[in-house]
Amino acid sequence: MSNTKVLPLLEPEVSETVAPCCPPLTERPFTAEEAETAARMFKALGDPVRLRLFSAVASHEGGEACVCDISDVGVSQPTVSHHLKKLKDAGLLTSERRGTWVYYRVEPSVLAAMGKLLTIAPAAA
Amino acid sequence: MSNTKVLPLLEPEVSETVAPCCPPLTERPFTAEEAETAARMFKALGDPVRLRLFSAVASHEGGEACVCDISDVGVSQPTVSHHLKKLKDAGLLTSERRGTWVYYRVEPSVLAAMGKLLTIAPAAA
DNA sequence: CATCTATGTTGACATACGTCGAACCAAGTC
DNA sequence: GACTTGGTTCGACGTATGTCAACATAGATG
Repeated sequence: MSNTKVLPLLEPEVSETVAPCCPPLTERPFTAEEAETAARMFKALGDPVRLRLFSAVASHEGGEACVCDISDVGVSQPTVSHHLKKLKDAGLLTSERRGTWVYYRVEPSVLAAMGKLLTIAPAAA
Repeated sequence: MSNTKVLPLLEPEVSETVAPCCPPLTERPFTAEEAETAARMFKALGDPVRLRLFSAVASHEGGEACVCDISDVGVSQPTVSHHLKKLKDAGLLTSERRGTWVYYRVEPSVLAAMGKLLTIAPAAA
């Protein structure tokens, strides 16, 4: 623990947690398992503060943002940290410490997956 | 309160509650107000049971389903009714009684609105 | 090493939420 | 009218959630 850098973490552990989820909501009734998976993602975005944090990160230049850049959402700093952790646990964000600051970035595959869920009619029957 | 019928309620109060919401999450940081609105919808889908019910209705023939057709999700009937009410309050479903049965149908504009929220890059800058 | 700044973690608290059984309402049937 | 079936509402219960203040940790800096 002297010179080991914390950097990359290139393992795709996060992406495989969330990317392959479920068919569009309109295609067929969700199974219990699919519903559990998908609900976890929706739930993570089901809080105004988390939604603002997520949007702040997602819209930030380079697709990533330092906590210090986005923590102005009207709640205390511990609360911000708490919500960022939840978003991370849900697989929506990843974090990385670079020097003094911690940067969060969105997991793009998740947005795509959730977007597909809400597709009206993906394949004309 | 003697002969006033409860029937139609044709006012488009529901649709205007949810349809025009917010820009894509990736476009700019959400305001507090936008976050409130959008979070309400995500929250409604943030429960496995509700997600199954919603999916069941959305995927049902004709875009609508009787409660009796979709209430097999592992919880009691009052709980099903409770969740359907929540989905309705969130503007995701509408209900209508036809004779003995009550039919729920999805509000299509909502799916579209939420789908847009999750768009990665709607307009190439 | 002392110390300062930036984040995360813990513990406590009030509130919201999901769930059920019981009671209730609405239509249809006898 | 009484009984049956479908659905909602009510009241209660346990658990999860959002929030904060206080404390802990990680780097940077002198």
